[in-house]
Amino acid sequence: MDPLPPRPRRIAHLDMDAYYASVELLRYPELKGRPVVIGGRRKSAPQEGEAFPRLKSYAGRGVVTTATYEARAFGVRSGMGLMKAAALAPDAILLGGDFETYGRISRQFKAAVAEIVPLIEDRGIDEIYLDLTDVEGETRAIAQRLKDAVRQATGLTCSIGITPNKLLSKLASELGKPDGLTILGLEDIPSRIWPLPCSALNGIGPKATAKLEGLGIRTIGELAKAAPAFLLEHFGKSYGAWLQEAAHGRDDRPLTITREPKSISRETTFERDLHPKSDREALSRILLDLCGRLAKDLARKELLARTIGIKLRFEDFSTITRDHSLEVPISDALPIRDAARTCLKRVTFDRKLRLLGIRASSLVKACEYTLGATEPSRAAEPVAALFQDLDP
DNA sequence: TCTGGGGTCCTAGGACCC
DNA sequence: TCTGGGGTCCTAGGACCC
Repeated sequence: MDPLPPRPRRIAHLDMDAYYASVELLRYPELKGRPVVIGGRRKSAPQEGEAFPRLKSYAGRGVVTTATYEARAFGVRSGMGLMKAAALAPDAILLGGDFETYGRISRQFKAAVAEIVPLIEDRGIDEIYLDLTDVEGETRAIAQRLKDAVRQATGLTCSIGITPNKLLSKLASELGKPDGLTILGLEDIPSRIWPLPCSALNGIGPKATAKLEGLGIRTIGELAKAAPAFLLEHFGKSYGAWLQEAAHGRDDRPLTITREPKSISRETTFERDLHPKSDREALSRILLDLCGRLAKDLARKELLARTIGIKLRFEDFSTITRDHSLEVPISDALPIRDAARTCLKRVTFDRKLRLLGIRASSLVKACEYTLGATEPSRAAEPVAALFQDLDP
């Protein structure tokens, strides 16, 4: 007897609404209805009775992480420089991010969802994919239960899109924001998806958008009508074929339920650009600190790294990386620092720096690597040593 | 008014090995 | 004296996402 044909997939994308900003409104309900921007680092939480800082009083580097819908009405967007945002909405409230709290509430909403749907793909702090295919019940009713559970657990609203695949669900969740619920079938693609700009597709970023526009393609519908050979010619075999599939709403990627980390990194942008020579002590101290934090991250996750890399961003925003792979995987700050120094020697320092970063990759589980002897511990070296004796 | 920090995946060339 | 083909690892950069 033939097996039953597989049920059509029912995939949900659940996205918290203006997540960081909404968490702050839970904490400061008096800010509800006002333009609020989250950005920069939290120095200290505003105390009772104290006035909230305004965007216009901000000076320095940093970008908008999230903005309330009231702030978005002024044109403020995620990723925008804070100085630019201040020009658009000078009287908006500016709060630094409190990522510990955002992480805690994130775990709460995911736990509440997991009570209803076991198959979850984690897509970061404020969004998840869910497989509803084998969940009993009508689609809209399940979605409403999910929204109720999230609100019950956190006091926050979310938007849900439900379609036959991840690509369309991601798009659909965006259509009803905030507090939305959008259910689409393949038959809705021409009317609901094709009028949207290509950049609405997850995987088409600024570069591809500009290139498509240069070719006269602005909407997903126009992309769907483009000749396959034309897309292959301009975007290559792999991406060209994907563009074609995506425009027709075709996507058979499964959910990724568990994931092993591929890399761990730490980086920091300085308050002002630093000179590789005259500021070398500061640079050494910063890189040392990053090595220490990376070592702690590796230890906490019980991982070892076979490759250590550095990242440098210069004053003109050009960015370079240098990698160094080791015979024996490491996790301690000292060998990480040695590897970083090896990388630094391959860099020409002819401009000021605005960012330093350190990265661990080719990760192995500490428990699975017990063979080789670990490196004997050594005494720490002077702090300034890292950026010593390098090119000007 | 210049553009955070943490990630993933892809491409491409060269080394090296069989 | 013109030269294979495949596989894997390493490095560097870039696009994209949250």
